[in-house]
Amino acid sequence: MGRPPCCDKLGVKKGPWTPEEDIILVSYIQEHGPGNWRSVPVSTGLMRCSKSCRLRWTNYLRPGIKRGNFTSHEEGVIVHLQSLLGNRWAAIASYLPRRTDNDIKNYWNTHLKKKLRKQQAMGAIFAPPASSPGTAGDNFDHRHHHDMISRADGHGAGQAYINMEVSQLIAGRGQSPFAAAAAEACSSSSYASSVDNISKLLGSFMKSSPPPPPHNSYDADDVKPVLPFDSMSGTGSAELSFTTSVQQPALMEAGVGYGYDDENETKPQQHQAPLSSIEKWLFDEAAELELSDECYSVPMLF
DNA sequence: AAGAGTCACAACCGCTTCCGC
DNA sequence: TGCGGAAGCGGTTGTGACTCT
Repeated sequence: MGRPPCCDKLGVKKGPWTPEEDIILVSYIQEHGPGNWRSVPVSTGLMRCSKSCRLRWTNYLRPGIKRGNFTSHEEGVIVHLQSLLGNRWAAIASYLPRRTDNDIKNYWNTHLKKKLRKQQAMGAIFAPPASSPGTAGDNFDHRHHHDMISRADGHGAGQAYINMEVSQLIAGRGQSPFAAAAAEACSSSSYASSVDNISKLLGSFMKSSPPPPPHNSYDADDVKPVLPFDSMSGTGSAELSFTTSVQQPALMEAGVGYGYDDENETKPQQHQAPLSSIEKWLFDEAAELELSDECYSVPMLF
């Protein structure tokens, strides 16, 4: 289709955001919600393009973002999902609700790629299961692979393949990536980092705002609460977590039962399959984390 | 102490997808 | 059904911080 870039107008500011700009953006979003990005620069007077505003919000200012210090379990989830889904960072981020796709992408490019190469050279500790085609590297056309799976009907070979992969991923001890992410979400210190970002900016303004109802968390249209994780495992720990509407579990789009479905949220689907060594390792890690982390309700800023 | 090299991550660019008309 | 605008997404770049020599 092709269209001119939205940011090539004169007078559109680029580069790092200033605290003042952040305050303006956060204030606007608190009042109007994060939809309709095009109106943001117009309404706020920010000399930024709508896209830049959206990115700043989703990658940095949005509440609930966990920054830095990826745990070994998060690494494991990323590695595994990358081997399944390829570089579909938004999809991968849907399994780590507190991480942004940009963050995961950066972490992959700067840390995990190297780490994997090293590990593979040392004896393939991180090597994907035998059933997983390709490696976690860049040589395999993961998107094509995933698309093929997505388009397969519910009884096709692709479906069978990905069911197996995902069931392996979620099967161990009733754990799931969501549960693991929830355990991560229970770390109050990790949450504080992004709360700090905003609360620093808004100071007493934020403190004076009463907490809104859950569905209004930070985007009434764009956000829905993630189910309590016990809907899948019966052992949920997080009271509430949030993800954007685009952050549907990626494998569900492939027709994969991820323990529940949208229409009938509380129907657990059991996909039991033997764990490969890597999954076992992943969930051993997760279990330790979940048991040790203290859970809390996600503070709601908006 | 200073310059070069490397790393980490925020932000940008441009293509794709979605959706309303 | 096709078009065009808006949002989403992934790849890439820019730059400040850090480390090494």
